[in-house]
Amino acid sequence: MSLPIPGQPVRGSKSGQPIMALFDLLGRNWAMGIIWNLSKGPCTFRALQSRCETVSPSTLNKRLKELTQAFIVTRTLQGYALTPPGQELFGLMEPVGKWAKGWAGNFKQT
Amino acid sequence: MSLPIPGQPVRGSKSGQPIMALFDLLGRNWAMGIIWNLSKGPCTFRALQSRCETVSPSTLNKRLKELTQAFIVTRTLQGYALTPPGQELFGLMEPVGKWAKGWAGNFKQT
DNA sequence: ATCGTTGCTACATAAGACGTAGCAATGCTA
DNA sequence: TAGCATTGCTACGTCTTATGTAGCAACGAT
Repeated sequence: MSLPIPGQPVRGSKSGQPIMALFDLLGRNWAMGIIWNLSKGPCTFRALQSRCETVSPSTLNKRLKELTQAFIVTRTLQGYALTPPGQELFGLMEPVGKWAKGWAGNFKQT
Repeated sequence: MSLPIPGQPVRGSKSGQPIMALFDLLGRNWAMGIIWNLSKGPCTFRALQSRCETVSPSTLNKRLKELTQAFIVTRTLQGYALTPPGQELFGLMEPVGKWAKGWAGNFKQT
């Protein structure tokens, strides 16, 4: 599937509600992990690949192209980086990271 | 792939950092859309299916089982519903919905 | 000129999602 | 109590997507 565009049919919404288009985009394998890792600072393709531990270059490349087209990632002299809106989005995801730590407690075994 | 458990290796983190386990879970097809739609109120399987427009029953069932095991969704007399932590998580996703509306502006043509 | 690094692409295999069909269980309704 | 509708799935074939490994062209430093 190609880039989900708000206002056009996407997975989850025939009318392309923005939130659904975003979920389509961010719901793809590795999309959120890439944003999370890029928030640590701009870096090269290979460096990003190793930050993401297990991502394959083909998937990484695909996601980077999508996120770039979606104005969330850009390329700078330092390599790939979040755009200002991308950083804003990351800011919204940070509280989710905190929530996740509490959530993890549910899985603790005895 | 099975349920991602924080503290165990998941897609994106060999050490199973909570945020990565969560991204693994929420990054699966329809996971976030299901949470979003359930936040409108508890509902039956079929009703949820039609709220989600295009989801197939097999995928829906799979995601519901995962989200249930992850303490995010539960079954009540009214049907499937968010657990309290699930509602909390949705609360964190709401601002993302607002951001998405602004983000959608980037795609407007002419 | 060779060596290492970077940013990919190619390709085969494996995993996952989709769509349609349909079935067992439950609850009406007549 | 026989029919009918609704609900919550499961099965299955097909198609799409991700993974993993290999490797190549471009560039810079030695």
